[in-house]
Amino acid sequence: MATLIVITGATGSGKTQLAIDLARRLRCHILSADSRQIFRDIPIGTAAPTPEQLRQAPHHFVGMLGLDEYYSAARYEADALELLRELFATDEYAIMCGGSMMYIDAVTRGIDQLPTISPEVRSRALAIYDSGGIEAVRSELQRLDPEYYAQVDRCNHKRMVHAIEISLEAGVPYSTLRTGCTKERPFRILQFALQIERDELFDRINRRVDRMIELGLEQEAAAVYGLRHLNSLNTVGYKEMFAMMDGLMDRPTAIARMAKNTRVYAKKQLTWLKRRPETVMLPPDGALERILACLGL
RNA sequence: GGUGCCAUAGCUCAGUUGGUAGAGCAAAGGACUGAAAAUCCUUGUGUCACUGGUUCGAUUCCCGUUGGCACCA
Repeated sequence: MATLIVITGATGSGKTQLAIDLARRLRCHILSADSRQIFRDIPIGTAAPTPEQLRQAPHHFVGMLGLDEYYSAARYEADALELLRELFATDEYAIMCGGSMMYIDAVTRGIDQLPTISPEVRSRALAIYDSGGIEAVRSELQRLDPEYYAQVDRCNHKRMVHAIEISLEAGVPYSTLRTGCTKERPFRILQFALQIERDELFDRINRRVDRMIELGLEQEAAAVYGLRHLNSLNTVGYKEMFAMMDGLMDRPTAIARMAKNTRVYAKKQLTWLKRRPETVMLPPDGALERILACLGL
């Protein structure tokens, strides 16, 4: 039976190598589920698989987009499903590996069908926030979709602006398009997460930040400095490097801030995983064997 | 050895004219359905070094002890 094996976990937990080891064992492909590694030109700061690692197993969704290209969890859902359909024509297994929990959810659970936002609507919605602030966003959302307004986090302008965009684009309230339904997939899904003790994880993250600097993160960031306004670069590591280049903080501060923000990111991933009881938690040692055992191999 | 200063949160420190304490950093918890490494919400975690004294009451004042720092020998 076609099986999608999901390997996730906090950033820095060792997912990448585990996925490669498993892919070699199963002779299958790896689908990266990482909203930042999917972009080209930022491999150091996103800890993307190295050329050497990429050679060890066929990878997808790594370094395939320009930094200025739009992408989303919904596109990932469509692209990944399309690819999986092709792969499962011949392969029994495929591995999805990454830390972008929403991308993983998009494939394992599916997300609702929503209209694509036109540039006009997007700028219209953003203008509400830019000119009237969060209060203007609140009243506009209350007018367009009182039901969603009642449940949304009204301090989160991004969520509300998004709901406004969709309501405007669709012509119906966003809440009427939200189903909350889990989609059925034509393949089995097994989900695993690497679980490392918090102290050890934070140590690894701190060390990895230092290694990124050694590998030339500053030069990598400098090379894309001109594109820093893009969402793809609204990313831990680059944000701090840009702030340093702008003279807003010194180098030691930027590096410390980067490590801190990476730790915060890892913690958010762990929080997300707590709500996913279907995910099997793996101890760092023997993770590969545990997965194989679950597969009956 | 002598004198002085210091000892309060994980760290750096503030403070309490005596009524068991608060900032920054670090940290913890949470939300999440088309930008998600995004965006947003909540939280001060403490034998106030230790012993004894004065006091209704001591983290605060006093004696001593221990540890640290500085200066003098």
